[in-house]
Amino acid sequence: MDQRKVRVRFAPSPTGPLHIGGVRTALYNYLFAKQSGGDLILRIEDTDSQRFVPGAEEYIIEALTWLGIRFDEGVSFGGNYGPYRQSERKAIYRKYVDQLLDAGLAYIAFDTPEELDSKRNEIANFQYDASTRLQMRNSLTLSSDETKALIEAGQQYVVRIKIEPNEDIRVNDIIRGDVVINSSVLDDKVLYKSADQLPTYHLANIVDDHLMEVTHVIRGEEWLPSAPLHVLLYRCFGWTDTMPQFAHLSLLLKPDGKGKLSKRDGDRLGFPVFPLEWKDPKSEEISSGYRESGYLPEAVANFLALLGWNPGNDQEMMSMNDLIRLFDLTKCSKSGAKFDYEKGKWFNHQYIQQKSDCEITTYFMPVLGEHGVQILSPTYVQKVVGLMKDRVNFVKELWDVSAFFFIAPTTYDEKTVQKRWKADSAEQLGELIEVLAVREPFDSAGTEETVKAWIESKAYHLGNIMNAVRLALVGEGKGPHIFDITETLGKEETISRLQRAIESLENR
RNA sequence: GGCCCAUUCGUCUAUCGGUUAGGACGCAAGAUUUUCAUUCUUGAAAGAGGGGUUCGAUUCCCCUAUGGGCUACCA
Repeated sequence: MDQRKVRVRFAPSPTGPLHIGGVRTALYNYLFAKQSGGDLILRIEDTDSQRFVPGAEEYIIEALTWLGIRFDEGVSFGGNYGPYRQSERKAIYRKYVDQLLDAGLAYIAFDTPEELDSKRNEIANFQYDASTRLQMRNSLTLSSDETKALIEAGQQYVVRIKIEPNEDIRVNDIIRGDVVINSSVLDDKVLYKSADQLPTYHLANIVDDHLMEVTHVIRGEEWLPSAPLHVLLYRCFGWTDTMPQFAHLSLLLKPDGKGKLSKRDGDRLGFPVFPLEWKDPKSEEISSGYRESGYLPEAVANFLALLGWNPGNDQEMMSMNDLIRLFDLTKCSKSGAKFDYEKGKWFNHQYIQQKSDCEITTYFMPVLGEHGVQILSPTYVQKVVGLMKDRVNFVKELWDVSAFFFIAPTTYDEKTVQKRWKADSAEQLGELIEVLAVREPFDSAGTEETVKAWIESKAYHLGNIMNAVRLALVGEGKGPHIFDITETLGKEETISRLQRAIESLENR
């Protein structure tokens, strides 16, 4: 029926860093657009001049770019439907407000915020609607001359939509089906604000979606209650034929307790709720980001995509292309999803394993630098990465588990010493040094064969020797296969570590 | 308070009237191993409650409860 090219938009407000829930909304829009061969638009909804935060717009673009979400048009991407920043579309909105006013579908209201406040205090459940609008100061209760005079006198006013009561408004939602709300419970929402001479979200949204030929509105559930108002606005303008289809996404909830996921939860539970690190320009407060915490963008996208959607089978690991192919709005869950940070870590672990040692090495090099390790051959680091990456969830953790590859132990874990350093360990390791000294090449398998043959010939206890060697090489009772360590370390370093352990542990 | 949306293991979820209610994370146990991990195997773990409809309800309807959202000259 609708043969128009699919066009969707992500339309954040630049009021701070992009929340992870917003990231998911952007992702779903992207997946939907790409699978239909459509366009994704980035529109900045900065109609609230009070809440504007410098840097937020740049942050949003950088964050989504990091995640691999590509826009076809919009702020910083260009396009033929601009401008894409609502603050730059003032004149356009004014035109449409006047159209509504002329048609008698909206009216001018002079009530001050103070007057409205006192009205709300005075009457429980006060609502500016058909039942109350005739008691207020507006162009419906004032004569047209009075109205004109007030405007000319510079009196501030807002424009409100005039909602006819007692009509069931049907919103067809792709995820939820029909949602019906009676117009009597809707209030005469402000469409145009006097404070900053800008439209409110409701008006700007409808005008822009129409002008930008948006076909599907995919947004958070918090918009569902105002969706009927939006439907009404499409009617007022006579745009019902091209009204976009709606899809209201369930929200991301706190991992524990109640309510939607907030920045505080991240601080409290120790995980980021923002894609990128953010420094608040006013308070200078820093909020952690997924990128800085060591997440791979593919892992974040995969994890987020599955919070509230699934392909209908057991598949969990999906590349961006898989997601584009499989995504289905009708399969999005209707109920909110508690944010499961542990699962996010698991995804990151999976993606680290999936990446080549070479790629992980490039991520690990800077971490080594931070720990003062320099002048290392990437080949050596890559070898370590190959040995250790299956034990970590984050690239950063690679340092925790593999520091001994870069810094020889000078102290030895006391508990391990008690358990693993036997009376004859020094003597045996001394002999082992001689065995190793003549072993050539120093590869893992070959060295293992030699050492095991020696142990057997001497009838030594395998475990005792190996654990003592581990203690000498690592400094504690952990780590990968011993001979992978010796091969990586090389003969010289291996022998030197054995020697140092003998000296240090015998003279305690 | 009013309105709207939702409700399957602790968590994310599959199931489109008939299933031993499946998978994943996390958790527990076991196996492997010279250690710690990884890995593998196994296990515990769910239809909010009450009414209907039906030969039969997790699935459809209603009520209750609970959770979530909205209720600004914010988005």
